[in-house]
Amino acid sequence: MSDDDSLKVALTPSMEAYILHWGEMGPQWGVNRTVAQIHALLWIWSEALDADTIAATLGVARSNVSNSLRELRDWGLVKPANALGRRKELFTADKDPWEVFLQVLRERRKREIEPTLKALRGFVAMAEKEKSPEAVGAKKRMLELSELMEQLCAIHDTACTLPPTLLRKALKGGKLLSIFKS
Amino acid sequence: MSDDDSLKVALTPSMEAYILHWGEMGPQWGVNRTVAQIHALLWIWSEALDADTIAATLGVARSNVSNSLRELRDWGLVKPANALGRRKELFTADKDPWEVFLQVLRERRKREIEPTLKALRGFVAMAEKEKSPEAVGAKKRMLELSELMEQLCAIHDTACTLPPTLLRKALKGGKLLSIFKS
DNA sequence: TGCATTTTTCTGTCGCTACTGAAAATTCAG
DNA sequence: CTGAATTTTCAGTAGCGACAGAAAAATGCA
Repeated sequence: MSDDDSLKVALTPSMEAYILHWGEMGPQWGVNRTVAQIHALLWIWSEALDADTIAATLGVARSNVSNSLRELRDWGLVKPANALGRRKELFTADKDPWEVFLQVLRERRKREIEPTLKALRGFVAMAEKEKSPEAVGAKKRMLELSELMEQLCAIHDTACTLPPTLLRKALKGGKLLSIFKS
Repeated sequence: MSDDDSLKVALTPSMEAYILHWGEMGPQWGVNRTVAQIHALLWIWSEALDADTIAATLGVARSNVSNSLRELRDWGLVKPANALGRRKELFTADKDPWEVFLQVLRERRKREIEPTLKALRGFVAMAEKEKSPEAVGAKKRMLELSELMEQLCAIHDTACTLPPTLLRKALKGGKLLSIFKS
């Protein structure tokens, strides 16, 4: 708290509350508190910020910010904003909630769903040679699970390929919902 | 490994591989390794199992199983199977991948989305009184985010109310995908 | 090239959570 | 009601990940 206050950005109460809340949600979604807080800050703040400012504002170590920013870049959630004439590097986050959401989906798919699907297919192949009744049931279930995942991937593909505007309209208008009812 | 082997259930290699893999995925989805492994075991094994058997099979402490089973019941993923004449209590997991998937969605919505949405509305209300340009932009974004969450909830409502068979058919047939393209 | 500024990497510490084993509570047969 | 079987709670431990601070590397201006 006795960091260099001169660098701090002036958060309004609602911003601070938002950042704190997001920081607590982070761990439940597979990123740690600091990473989530930094993303929250960059998302809510209109202009790009440099690492020292982020560190001062959130009251965490500079090195922590450095590592967390790298992770956020790996997630594709934060990008460097080239600093015109400025020495320090600046960072921003995409402000569109839908883009953020889709980006998280994309990454989680790549990191978790795809590898699991691949592994699952391997397990099914292993199970081919197992002849006990238990093994047969297990194989069947694993196959069903991999089919579920494939279907989810197909939906995801469509959602991602589509122009964002179209997607948003489709969901907002409730068109999507009506398909189920027919 | 030198637990009471006599209680162990005979896992095939593919089952063991599946359980181990699931145990590693768990933490990324907000449950710990043991919880995930137990669910994997009960899901893949056709018959209901008692806590001691689970402990012996997975090689973890009995108390650990007890706590993990409670968590799984809280998630609605495991239910007690009344033991006819048996003294020990037995447990099973729903075998249908779609049901499991939807149940996880339901719980995560209840635990994370709903509270966040509520909080978000509070932050927007706070931001009403903040007049700086920064605050105005932030408020707008928080509002957009809450709208996104509301739309996701609406989709989820539809998917959950619907008869599971219908839902599965709709997704499998690719009907859902076509709506986007029009 | 040399120097100042900025970023990244590295090392050690702290705190938290998962987990174990033991003790307490509950359940149920006789 | 009594005691064995079973489950749950509790307290202590161990391991892991987040984080701070220092050291090293990289960047870019003179």
